[in-house]
Amino acid sequence: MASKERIQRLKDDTRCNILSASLDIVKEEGWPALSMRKIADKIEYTAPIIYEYFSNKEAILQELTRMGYVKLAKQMEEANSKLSDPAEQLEAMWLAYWSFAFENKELYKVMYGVEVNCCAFENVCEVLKAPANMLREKIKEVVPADKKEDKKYIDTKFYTLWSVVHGLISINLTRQGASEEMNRQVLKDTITSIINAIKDQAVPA
Amino acid sequence: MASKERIQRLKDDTRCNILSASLDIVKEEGWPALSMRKIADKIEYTAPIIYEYFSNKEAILQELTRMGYVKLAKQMEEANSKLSDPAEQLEAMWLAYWSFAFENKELYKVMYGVEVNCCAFENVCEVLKAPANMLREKIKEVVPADKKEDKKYIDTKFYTLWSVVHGLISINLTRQGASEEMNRQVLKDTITSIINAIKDQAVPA
DNA sequence: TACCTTTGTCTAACAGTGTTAAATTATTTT
DNA sequence: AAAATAATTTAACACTGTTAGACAAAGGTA
Repeated sequence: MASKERIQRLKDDTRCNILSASLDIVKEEGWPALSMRKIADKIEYTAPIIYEYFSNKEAILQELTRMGYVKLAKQMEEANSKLSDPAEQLEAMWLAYWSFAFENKELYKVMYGVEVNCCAFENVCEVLKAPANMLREKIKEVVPADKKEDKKYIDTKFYTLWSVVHGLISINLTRQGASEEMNRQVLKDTITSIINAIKDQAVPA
Repeated sequence: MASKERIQRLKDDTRCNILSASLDIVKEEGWPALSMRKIADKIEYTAPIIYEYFSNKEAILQELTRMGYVKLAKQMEEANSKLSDPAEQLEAMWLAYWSFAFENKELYKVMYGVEVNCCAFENVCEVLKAPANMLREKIKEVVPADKKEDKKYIDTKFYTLWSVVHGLISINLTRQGASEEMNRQVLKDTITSIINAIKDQAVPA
């Protein structure tokens, strides 16, 4: 009778092995390199065996995604529990989210649909930098006179604006996104307020 | 002699056809569905012909990416030219960036590495919503009393924070990203200032 | 122990992918 | 018309995810 449980444990083990083997491969070689046969190799089986545990490759990705969300929630919970002031807790939770992303790059990528399709050639081709440069130049115009040559300052402002816009866009492109109205509000409010903040920092004293 | 030019024109045509056929396929069926044979079908050739014009599939993606950046720059330039106040120009440029992303979804995806790996099941599985819900709940705690039940307001704040954090993360994961210092600054400054803005909106009068 | 059934595992195959070399066809040049 | 060049295709290779069928090992039953 106990043998059935032992066998079930072994089955659970292989299921778990498939997942961790997958994650290992992805960590070493990235998502595009993940193949059923490579997973099979790592767990010392042949490929069709995997289909006894997952109905297809997609299901493996889904399970890893699920595990990612569980892990993320746990770390955010932990960050929350270490403080008592709600505002501080909120900030700590976002920082936990941030840390999770960089400590689990591959997990984050599959969770939020971030992928490097090609383009490690950003630094080569000048056209690719044109939009960013235009924005940087314009920010320079808006910025108060004493900051116009502060490259770091301008870069920071650019990054802030880019992040919020790009973030909003990719959320909308990968998930169903928020309502058009909310998008418009978040977008305009944020951009406007950041731009105004940049402007109004002009010698107040 | 003119025949050589005619032939060159034809070659340019096919090159162009390859690119627009690719874009058509992607628009209709998404990036994963783009294959060399499918492109060949559309331009009424066989697959190896494509290699006379592009060294490999990657090169096609790169060229489409390049074209995307050119188009984006042009539209931002246009937005810029329609106004004269730098602050208004800056805002208009960001809005042009935003519009470009949604009018050219597939182009934007390949340009900035946004892809839906799986997970149209966000609405099904509860674990996937846990992190977002935790943050929403915490925002509710921070928000002034009179806004605690304003779901729309809280959602907006959540989206704003999520956008900037997620945007910063995906920029860092797909490109080499900014320096650690700048990341930290943008991240902390933005989060803190938004959170403070939420808090301080408490009945000032 | 001998048989049968069930379970686990693998081999072989299909249809698809990107890519290359060789063969074939069409075009131009002599 | 023959030879040389260019354009295009066919066939193949090594992969991919996935499935059906063969095979072997284990368990239960008589």
